[in-house]
Amino acid sequence: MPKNCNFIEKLREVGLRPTKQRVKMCEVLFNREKTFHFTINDLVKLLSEKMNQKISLATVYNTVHAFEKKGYLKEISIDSHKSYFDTNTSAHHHFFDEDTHELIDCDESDIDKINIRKNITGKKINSVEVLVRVASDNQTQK
Amino acid sequence: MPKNCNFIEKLREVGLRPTKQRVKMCEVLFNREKTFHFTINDLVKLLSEKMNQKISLATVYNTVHAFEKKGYLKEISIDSHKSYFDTNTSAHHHFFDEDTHELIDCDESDIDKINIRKNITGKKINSVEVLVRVASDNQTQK
DNA sequence: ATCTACATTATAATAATTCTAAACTATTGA
DNA sequence: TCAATAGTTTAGAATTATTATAATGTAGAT
Ligand SMILES: [Mn+2]
Ligand SMILES: [Mn+2]
Ligand SMILES: [Zn+2]
Ligand SMILES: [Zn+2]
Repeated sequence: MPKNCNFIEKLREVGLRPTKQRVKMCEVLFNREKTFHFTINDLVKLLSEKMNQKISLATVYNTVHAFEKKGYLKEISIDSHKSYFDTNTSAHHHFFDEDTHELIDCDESDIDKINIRKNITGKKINSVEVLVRVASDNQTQK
Repeated sequence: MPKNCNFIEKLREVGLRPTKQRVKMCEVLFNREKTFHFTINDLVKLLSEKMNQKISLATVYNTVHAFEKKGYLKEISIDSHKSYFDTNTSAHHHFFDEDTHELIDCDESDIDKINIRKNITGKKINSVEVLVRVASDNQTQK
């Protein structure tokens, strides 16, 4: 668990200026054991409440999209009404908990490799991702 | 290819009043050979241009959601910025063409049955769906 | 220390969706 | 048949998420 990692370096490497705001965002996003799934609002709340970093909403949007473009973050579509982001930028599968609206990553080993038999002329496959929707089991019990 | 199907009956059966607007929408949505994937805007445009049915946007939203609740339509999440709907309400897989933003259904036979090894305590699986993103092949050709 | 390009900010603008409340209509049953 | 009623459509306002604008601030270079 590396505390103040060298995010300044990391940002420089991809050509983003290591501003105070971006470094703080890196700490919130990447100083973690596990993949982090979040919405813009989650992130704003974390920054202001846990990190005491006042930051404008526009900057959070801009910076998240800058990180996305540079390959630090990936946008996930599970709900057409909200944007989720993911610190795991590889193509991977998810469980989505419909009760809590939480995303959980699947390990490679959790799902067999998907075999696509159909192919679409002139098109190549960019990614294959599975979404497993789960919900509480006890509501159907008598 | 049934022309003016009995949508009035169909609507009554699930407890929706067969108003002029709903019947027209049924014709647009369900009088088809194949699955139809659309956005609210697609639908409004079809209704006004092809069917000559002036209809308020609020009614299209309300009616699409009424249909969704009754199981006639299903909402699909491929893009967090837009809502797509599907006349195929079963859990099924899709190709998404990133060039044209078109959805294409997968047949059962196109993808092997997905085997999920992980299970989440207290949660049951509601659906397992695969999204295959495809894009034009020729841009990577030299 | 100064310069310059890039970033942040508050705020305004836009776009998608939902709400509101009035007008309308399909159904019921007197 | 025809009013009563419950549900529906509508225009327009409101809300929410997101993006644009333009002024101010700052990191990195010289
Ligand atoms: Mn986005
Ligand atoms: Mn919806
Ligand atoms: Zn993930
Ligand atoms: Zn479909």
